[in-house]
Amino acid sequence: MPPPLRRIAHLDMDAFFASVELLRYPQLKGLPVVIGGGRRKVDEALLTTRGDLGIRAPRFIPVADFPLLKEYVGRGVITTATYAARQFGVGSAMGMMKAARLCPQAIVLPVDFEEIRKYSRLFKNTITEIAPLMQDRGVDEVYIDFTEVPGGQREGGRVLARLIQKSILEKTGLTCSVGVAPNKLLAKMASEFNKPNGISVVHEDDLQSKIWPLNVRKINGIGPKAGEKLARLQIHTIGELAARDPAWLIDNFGKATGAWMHEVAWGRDDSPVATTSEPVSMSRETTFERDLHAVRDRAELGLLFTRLCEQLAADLQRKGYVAKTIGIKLRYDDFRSVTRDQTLEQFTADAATIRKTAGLCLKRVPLEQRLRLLGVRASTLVKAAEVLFYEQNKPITQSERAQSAIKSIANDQLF
DNA sequence: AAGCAGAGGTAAGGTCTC
DNA sequence: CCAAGAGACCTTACCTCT
Repeated sequence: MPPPLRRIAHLDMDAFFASVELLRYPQLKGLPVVIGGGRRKVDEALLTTRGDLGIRAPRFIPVADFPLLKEYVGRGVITTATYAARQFGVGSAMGMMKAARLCPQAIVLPVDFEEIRKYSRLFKNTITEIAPLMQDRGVDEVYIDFTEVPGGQREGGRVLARLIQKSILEKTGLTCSVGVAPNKLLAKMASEFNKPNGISVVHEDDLQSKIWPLNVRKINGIGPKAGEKLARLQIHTIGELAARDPAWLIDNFGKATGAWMHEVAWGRDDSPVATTSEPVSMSRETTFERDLHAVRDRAELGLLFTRLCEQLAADLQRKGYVAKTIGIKLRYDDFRSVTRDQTLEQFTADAATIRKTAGLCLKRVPLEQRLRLLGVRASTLVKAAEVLFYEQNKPITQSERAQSAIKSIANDQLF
């Protein structure tokens, strides 16, 4: 019997954040709704404005009331917008102020992370009961390995995709879109083909007809920058990318990226569906309500800085990790950003140690210009319980070997 | 003495994703 | 005049050691 064909699915929940809110507030169906950041402290004052809908939801303040508008939406951005809101040109990652101007009648709801996580767990559990090999890709997305699942090969995976869709709808009341293909790369593209509530099946042979006509930006990993550069080089479709000599791509985009671009343009991707993963870094960052100056707003900045470090320490401790490298990130009022890192002698999850190290990083950065964002990051993470094991088993670095040689020489002279 | 290659680490900046 | 937060990964530079 030949080995079964590799069948990988990508499943994407439809307008997840907005759909979860519509479960609670079905009377919002069809209305322009925007989910995203607002200033919590004024939420209460605005909650009654939608009494006509019988819900505790704020509404965009009339654009004319500029100060109130600014206080409420501040510097937040939109996470998700319903279809009705998108008609006004409002979309994900757009600043709230701009959205308010485009669609002042939109209803604003804050992201309810508790609720989002609850539905995220629910739909993922539903999937693993049917197909156990699943890879997380954020709150609303997963990859699923259909290859060895009973029925996973029928109609190229369509039958199993239908079963999963139906089960998720029954469990959560939410719809999703699924793409099934020979690998994750193509599955991800396929899941976009039939949104919302659709299924799309892609086979190896479909490369020319279904993939090559697409814009390179449809490739997961080619963002605005790479897309623009490719356009400058007269490459717009994936087919045009596939036609280029890999050596030429490497010359233009570097060894790793160039080779990768060639592979993905030919629909090749053998990365596995990874059911587990270890975090690489953890961070906390915040954009201030107004730009702050390191000297003039020193006290306020120091307080914020300390709080970020405390939150980061708490995150590490709660998740059971310790970090060896501490770093900061800051963004100036003109949106340029800089980072500084420092590696410690010992692993830590201690707020005071993080604060002190991050403070040293901050000293190495120009602070004449006003700041709009400050962040603290912990990397080189190890499970707290495995620090001893890590210390004993990590290969001795060359510099440490040299250090110990120096010490032994010193000892020789001493004794 | 000086120079080079290769490995591995650290740091800084940038891109991309949801 | 507007542009979040969190995390993964890549590139480049620079350093040390062999």
